Amino acid sequence: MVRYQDRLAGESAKAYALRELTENIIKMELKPGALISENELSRTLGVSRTPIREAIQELVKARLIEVFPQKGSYVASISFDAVEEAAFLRRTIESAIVEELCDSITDAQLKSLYENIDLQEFYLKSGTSEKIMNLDNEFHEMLFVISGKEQTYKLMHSAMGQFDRLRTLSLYSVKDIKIVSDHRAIVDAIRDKDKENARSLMIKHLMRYKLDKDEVIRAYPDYFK
Amino acid sequence: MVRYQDRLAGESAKAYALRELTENIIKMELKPGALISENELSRTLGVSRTPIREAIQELVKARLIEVFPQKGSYVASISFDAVEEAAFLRRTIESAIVEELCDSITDAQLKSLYENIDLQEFYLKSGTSEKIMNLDNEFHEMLFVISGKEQTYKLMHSAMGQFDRLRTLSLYSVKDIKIVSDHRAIVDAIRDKDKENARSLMIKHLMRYKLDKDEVIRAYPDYFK
DNA sequence: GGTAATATACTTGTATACAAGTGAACAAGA
DNA sequence: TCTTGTTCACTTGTATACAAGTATATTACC
Repeated sequence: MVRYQDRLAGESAKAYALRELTENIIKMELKPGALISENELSRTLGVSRTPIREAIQELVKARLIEVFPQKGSYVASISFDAVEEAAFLRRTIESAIVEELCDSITDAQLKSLYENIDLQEFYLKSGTSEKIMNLDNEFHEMLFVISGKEQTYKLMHSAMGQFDRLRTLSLYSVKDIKIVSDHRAIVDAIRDKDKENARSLMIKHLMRYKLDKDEVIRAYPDYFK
Repeated sequence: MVRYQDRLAGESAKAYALRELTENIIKMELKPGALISENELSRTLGVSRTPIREAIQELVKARLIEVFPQKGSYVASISFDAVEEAAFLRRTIESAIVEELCDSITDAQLKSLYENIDLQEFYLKSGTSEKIMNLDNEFHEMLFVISGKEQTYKLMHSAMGQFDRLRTLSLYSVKDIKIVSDHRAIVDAIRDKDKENARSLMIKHLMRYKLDKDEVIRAYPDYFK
């Protein structure tokens, strides 16, 4: 069910609208084809249309919303092309990053990566899948931050909405245990300064979405176009 | 001098404002540190503040404008980090694209690339540097379109503003003749399905900005931060 | 003259009003 | 019954009004 949370302290109206919209689209509470009415959302969230429109325009660029002037704005279908392009973008950039890290990484940075992975393994036994997902996101972001590519991360992240929806729909298909062992193997390769291995392990890791995709397409064909 | 053109037929107010702002920032008519007054721009362009603000928000994401709430919006300095990240992003993606094209390119696509290069060589003798620049942009965009990565192009292109400013400031440093011969060598490598060569030629091609950068930093240190 | 309080003239953020286009419901007429 | 025309309730795009914060200049006071 579509559920809107309260506005955070100090949060701008635009940031609030963007957070709520993104959350509900990513979690598939707002399904492809659903109408996004600026007026209705304005009433629901208690902010004016202006910040709502600003948030919508961000999500248009992420290809999560489509705007038809004078007709309406709708949650976008999951696009085959968009998913494949996002996958290409991600594996291209992240494989280049781990290759670069083989040269530049410090012991302290390696340690922080291993600490994250240890936590992943901890929650593998006792925690929820959501905990793992958060640590997964954090792990990949760390690779960008460590290599001084925060802007690149932001740019790439803005295109990952399609991915996130796939992940929501296939929560139980790709086993968390595989994700975590992938991560450890990647960091091991970086530690050993084995560029070729680091690259290919990252690419293999980021190709696992294909299983999810195939399963989700079968289960929810109507969400795609 | 800052110069604003007329609004095109059928162009939305937002698109108009974005076009004019981008043009003047890229061409260094609006210099780093210059105040962007929403009210003044609103009067100048003859549109209201709303579309102006929407355009500004796009340029904030491109790191060409910085907004300080309740203080003002200013043209951003050319950031060392931003330039290096943009360079990394571009050579990483485009080298992956030419590698992929070695497998997938058709004869018709090869022909269209060579036609573009022939035009470049034609204007090398008789035309202006601006003609070459337009064909240069077109050439790189063609590589994305041919490989079915238009969204990726849009995303990457939005981060290339820093680059464009460097190119404006160093119009005469990197010789057009090198650019054009680079392009031909790259397409030759694609034609020969020589992935390693295509990759390294593209990387070398996209590393030429470093000469410009060093020169521009010396000539206009105040534009950087 | 030096200092502190106070206008005032900006800035962006948000709310609201108006313009213009779309499509569905519905009524009138053949 | 089918078609056509009209109304009406929506939509987004744009313009404008208001709120709130900031920095500067000015004024009053010591």
